[in-house]
Amino acid sequence: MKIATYNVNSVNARLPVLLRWLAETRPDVACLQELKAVQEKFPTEAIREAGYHAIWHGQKAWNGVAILARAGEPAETGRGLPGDPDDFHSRYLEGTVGGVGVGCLYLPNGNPAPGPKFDYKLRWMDRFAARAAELVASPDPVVLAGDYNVIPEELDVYDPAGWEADALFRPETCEAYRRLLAQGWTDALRHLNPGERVFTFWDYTAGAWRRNAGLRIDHLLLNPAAAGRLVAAGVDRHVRGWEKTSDHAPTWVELRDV
DNA sequence: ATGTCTCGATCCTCGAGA
Repeated sequence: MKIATYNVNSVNARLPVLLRWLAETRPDVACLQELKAVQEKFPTEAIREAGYHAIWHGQKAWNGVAILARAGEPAETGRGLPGDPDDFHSRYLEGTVGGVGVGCLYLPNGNPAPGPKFDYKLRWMDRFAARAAELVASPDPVVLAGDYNVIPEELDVYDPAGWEADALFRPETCEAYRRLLAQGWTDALRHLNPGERVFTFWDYTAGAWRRNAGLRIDHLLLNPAAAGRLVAAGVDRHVRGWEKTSDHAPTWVELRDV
């Protein structure tokens, strides 16, 4: 089973790119972030014609997450994270597909830091970690896939010194990510590419793509049951070079016998 | 290189967010 995550940066503005990528790579499951569409503006018909069933959680202008699956509609197991009744952002959706648990997340950016947005990010990470702790010991494979807005380590950013004050790379952010992994999660892309620079995001500005000034911020975390089945992980880097493309590239894992 | 992109409100341009 191939499971992908892709921050599309507006599902409607990016629809041609999304459909082209789905047709080309045929993931079994695709987690999408930054739909930037209200619930009723999700392109249900086009997704269906592309061969995918979907659940999604939209929001006006910002955020929004979806889980697409070829085999059938994901059985939803969660929408939003508990722990903050004032949090109305559409950033977390969870379901099962063919016996595999899939969490799709769009973790808050957190800039500018320090400040209320950074505080929200760290609180959100705590709430997410609480849910992850419930999932990690599942006997079934679980994959937590999404735009984490976390640069895990220096290797994952083209200019570590230039990013040290950024919410994506501040010590509190990196420590929260390490605590999450310490529950027993495997960062699939890093696990299969130790010591290598692998980027998933290149800013639109300053010729970042041309200069390969990238970040690795899109992650797929695997619980032990999933990690035992991991056979491949990669980034569909070429998609970042397409016309009218997202600033993120699709990132994926392949699990054996699922 | 205050650089690019999207959405939404208001108006046909700008601010917010990323």
